[in-house]
Amino acid sequence: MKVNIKRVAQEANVSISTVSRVLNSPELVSPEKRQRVLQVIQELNYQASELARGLSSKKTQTIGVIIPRVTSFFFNELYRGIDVAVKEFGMNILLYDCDSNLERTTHGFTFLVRRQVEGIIYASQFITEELYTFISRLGVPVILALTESFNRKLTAFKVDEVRAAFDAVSYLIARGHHRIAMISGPLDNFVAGKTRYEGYRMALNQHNLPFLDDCVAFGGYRYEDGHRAMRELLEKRNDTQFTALFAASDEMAIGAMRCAFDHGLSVPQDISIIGFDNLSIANMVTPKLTTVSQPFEQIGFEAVRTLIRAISGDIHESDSSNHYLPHQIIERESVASRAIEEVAAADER
Amino acid sequence: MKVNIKRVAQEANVSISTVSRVLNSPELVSPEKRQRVLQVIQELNYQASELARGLSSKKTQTIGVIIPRVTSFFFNELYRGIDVAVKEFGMNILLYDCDSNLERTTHGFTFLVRRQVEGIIYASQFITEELYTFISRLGVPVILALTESFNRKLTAFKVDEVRAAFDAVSYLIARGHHRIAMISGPLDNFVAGKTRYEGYRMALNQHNLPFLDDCVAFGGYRYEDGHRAMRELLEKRNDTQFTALFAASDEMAIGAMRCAFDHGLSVPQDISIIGFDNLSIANMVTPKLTTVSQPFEQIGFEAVRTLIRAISGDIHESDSSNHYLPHQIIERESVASRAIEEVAAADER
DNA sequence: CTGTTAGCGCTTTCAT
DNA sequence: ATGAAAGCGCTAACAG
Repeated sequence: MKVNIKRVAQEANVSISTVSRVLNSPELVSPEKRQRVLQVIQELNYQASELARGLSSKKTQTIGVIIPRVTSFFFNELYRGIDVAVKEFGMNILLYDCDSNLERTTHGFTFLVRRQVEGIIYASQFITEELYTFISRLGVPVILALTESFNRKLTAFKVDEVRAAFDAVSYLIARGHHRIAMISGPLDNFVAGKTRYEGYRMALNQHNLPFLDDCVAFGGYRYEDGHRAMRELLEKRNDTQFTALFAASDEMAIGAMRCAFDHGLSVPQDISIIGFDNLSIANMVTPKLTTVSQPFEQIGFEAVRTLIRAISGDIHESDSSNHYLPHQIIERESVASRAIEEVAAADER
Repeated sequence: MKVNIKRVAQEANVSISTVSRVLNSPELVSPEKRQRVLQVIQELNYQASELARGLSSKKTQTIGVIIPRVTSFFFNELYRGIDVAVKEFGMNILLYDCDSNLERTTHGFTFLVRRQVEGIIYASQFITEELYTFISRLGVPVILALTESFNRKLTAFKVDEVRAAFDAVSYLIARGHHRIAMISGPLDNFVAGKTRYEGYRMALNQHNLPFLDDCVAFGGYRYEDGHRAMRELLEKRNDTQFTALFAASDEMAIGAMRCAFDHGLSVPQDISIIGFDNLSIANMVTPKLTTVSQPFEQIGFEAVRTLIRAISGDIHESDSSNHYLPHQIIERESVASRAIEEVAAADER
């Protein structure tokens, strides 16, 4: 016979409310009965049904997390922060992998809502107007991590992408590089594509460096994309003469590094490379990749903290907006400074 | 007012059973009413509560997955296979990160059972007798992936670790390496530690090669462990004279590779290295890592398939055991063949 | 084809 | 401090 609350109550010779009480507010039960019930629970290996619990109490102690792909490297790092915060607040996680695809994204939201999550952390694609409308009707608070919404009405935690890219390129410029190529993400990606590209152009502009179409290639953030894009860039290098490269992701930076190697070029002696993300692999390649670090863990943590606050009801309107967390340039081995004479000589030509 | 099945029924002027029917077996409802109900559902943006559904029907269409750490690299690859299979069977996933820790592992099982998952895929630590007893009392089928149980009574999908390690080392031997070092996992790890170590010793034995204590170092599978272990190995290399290394994980192999580089040694010219796992990073480092591939995706897929079969009830006792999936050596750039003369000359000494 | 009704396993008043 | 009873939102006979 199945073991449910009723069964436990019978065996312990108490009412089911008493059993419920020892589970939820033991201090309301006499020590003696409490002991007895606990004993029976132990013996029967009773596991209260969270379904029934949630249905009855309207609380599930669970938050939903929507991510683009479990296989995206950054997810690992983000998850750590989410996990820490969730445990700290005694909540649980329901994860949904939306595969970076709109249909699965909306399905993800309903999947979670139907399971009565109390709030949702969304860490996938840019939120368009259409998706925003959809989310508004959900009835549960949603916090964005590593992404943002078209009108910025949804609270978001991320780095200032434009600024971070600007800083990365400026870093290269400060080290004497005046011809800088870029491997960008797709420009129709408003989170990490267009933004990082703009940061690149702004930095060039700021330092009165010319922008060359032939110095930019595009890719989908993966290793192979970086390798292919670099090949395109290298083909025109006789004209462009670039000495440094800014890649919109670590994976692409590493792919580009390999491509350079395949062409007999060495990094950073011949070409300096800076990446973006500071994934753990950035530290595993040789040369170790200099890159822009995103505080993934902190972003996950803050997002959860804010979500929990929103669930508790004390959400201030002023919170609704983008929160920028500090990025940082991690200096490793893939960028070299050019000697002053070298710079001068090259500029003279 | 909240929108539940009752509300939908009222607005559509039908009974709640009719609403329930259009959701679960629409063919039993007249087209006219069906339309009307669907319409209302749409307008009200009604989302059926999966909690109530599961509670009432005893079916949740959900399987639980317990993994050691989301941040473990292999999880990404395994998850892909699980995800594919789960979607194919119209199920859903509840993920639990047990952090490779016993307390959280048991908590994970109860967490999932309380949420009425219909079965569980377990992909974490070795199942001890104690844990086995615990699992047996759970009442839901459990399938193992990438791990196994002390008595092999639980159906498991994995590679034959001993054999795979044996093959890796034999591969090195066949390429003329007679002094082979190993960076092993902890020997009290019965899944990937002791097994791979044994495979190493068996291969040495088989080929009448001496086993040297100074040719083995240990680490916890991570990059840093590999780097440190390699340093230990290198310190004794004057005596041991090893020309090749077998690492029990790709991360450790890459760490070792870097360590060699730091000591002015080049791979594979001075030292050949073979890893284990074939993670995506193995293909991103230079030289690309030769390694033993585990069919993670296939393992995930098969595990789910078998689990679903077990849930449906058609489980054959004969299924309960270890299923070994084929491993494979992926030849890349980190292993060199030694010239015959070189081998002969060295052996003469 | 459709509606009525009795649960599913738990929480939560409301009495006592 | 404890129990009885009314739901929570849904499914699943059962009757018509």
